[in-house]
Amino acid sequence: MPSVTEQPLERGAAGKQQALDALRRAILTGGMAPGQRLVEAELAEDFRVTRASVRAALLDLTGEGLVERIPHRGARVRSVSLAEAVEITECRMVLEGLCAARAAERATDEQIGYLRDLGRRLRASAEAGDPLTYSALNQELHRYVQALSGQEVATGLLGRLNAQLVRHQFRLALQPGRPQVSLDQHLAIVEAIRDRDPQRAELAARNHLVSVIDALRHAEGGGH
Amino acid sequence: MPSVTEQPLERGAAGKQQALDALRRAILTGGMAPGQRLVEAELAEDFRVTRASVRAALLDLTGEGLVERIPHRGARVRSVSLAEAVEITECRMVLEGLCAARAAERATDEQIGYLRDLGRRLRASAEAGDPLTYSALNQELHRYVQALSGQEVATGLLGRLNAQLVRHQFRLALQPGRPQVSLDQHLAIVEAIRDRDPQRAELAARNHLVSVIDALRHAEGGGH
DNA sequence: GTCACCGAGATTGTTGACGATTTCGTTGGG
DNA sequence: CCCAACGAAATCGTCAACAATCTCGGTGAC
Repeated sequence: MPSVTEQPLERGAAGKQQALDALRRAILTGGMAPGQRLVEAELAEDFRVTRASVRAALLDLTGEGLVERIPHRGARVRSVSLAEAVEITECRMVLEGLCAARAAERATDEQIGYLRDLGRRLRASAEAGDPLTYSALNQELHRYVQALSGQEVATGLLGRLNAQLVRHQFRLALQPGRPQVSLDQHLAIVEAIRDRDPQRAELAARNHLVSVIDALRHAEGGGH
Repeated sequence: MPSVTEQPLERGAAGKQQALDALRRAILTGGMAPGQRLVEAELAEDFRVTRASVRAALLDLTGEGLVERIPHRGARVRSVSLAEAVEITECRMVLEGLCAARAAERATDEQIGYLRDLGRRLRASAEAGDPLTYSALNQELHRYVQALSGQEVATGLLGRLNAQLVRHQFRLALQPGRPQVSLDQHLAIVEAIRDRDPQRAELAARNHLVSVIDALRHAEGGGH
């Protein structure tokens, strides 16, 4: 028997937004594994939206690089290989280097104050052995540096690139001892910006991401 | 009276592809000015395709950053401000730097041979005062370095970024004396890769793009 | 004279149905 | 027993009509 609490399907633009949010969240939080097929009709029923809404959402997500579509064969969650993750991180390396350098040139005293505060909290969470807080602060630091840089184009590119790395970054955050390794690198970025030294800031950011690439390779290339 | 040579409208997938190609070419070659409105019904009639095909093409081009769409108000050719053009070129600077460095590490002797040949032809066209050929070779050089780098992610990003700069690059190519200025910079990139010196290659690429940023600013910020 | 309001026309957005393509199990021949 | 050809089911892609929304000119009140 059909349930009496049938959700009426959300239609139109609202439906598309709902489908987009739900899908993006599902992919980013790992609720949908890479490679998983995304059948329009199924998703439409799950989310209580029309197939057109799902379709539009899939189109958008394809543009963001989260979903892969093959004509007449459907969409699937894009899976990024280790090699591609490395390439993406290499791009991040130079783009975040650019942002760090510009941030060092533009940051106000107040902004630097907040940055240093972030650094202190980062150290605290590392010493407390709290990888969850560390990971959150880590992300906030990266985003804050980007905001300070005023480089909207670079920030946009970095947002897209990072979204494609969720699965790999997840694995990385779990790696024991990782906070201890990256803490100094993060603090070096903060200090270089505090000293308003663009060159050193760029180098510090790049060094950090070189280390991330190393960790990526060891986490998946070597181990299991 | 209606013409007897009515084109039947191209339907289906072929129609979308046709609309996409026509639109992209029109935007990239300047046939459609930045800010120009793109009315779906009009384009559909012009290209002899269905409105759905045009619509799908506009969606794609929006993803590529060539077209700007406002809900219920239509699409227009995206116009990039000088400030944004500078930011884009700053991103190009670091990404092409990355590609140049990697190219220096990976290029085979044969590939370096072709690269040096490109350099020679570049010099010839500069000395001959042939800005059209120079511009074409210039683009080929940049693309070839990207190909040599093996960095597909960076190459993809650069493709998108470059597409958004067409209008500005067009103005730049017209600037008299520009080939003479950039020739040495291009040759420096070639030589660094020839010597398999990644650091110098990266620096040379970045120097070149710093000069492009300068030229951008002077061509549009100063002039008039 | 100016401003808020209204409505016709223009344009985009959505829909349900239909068409096209691929996939995969089945069947018949070798 | 294996393989190619076939066909049905699943799924995506497209269409033309319809609905929603915006723009812009005119109209009337103040």
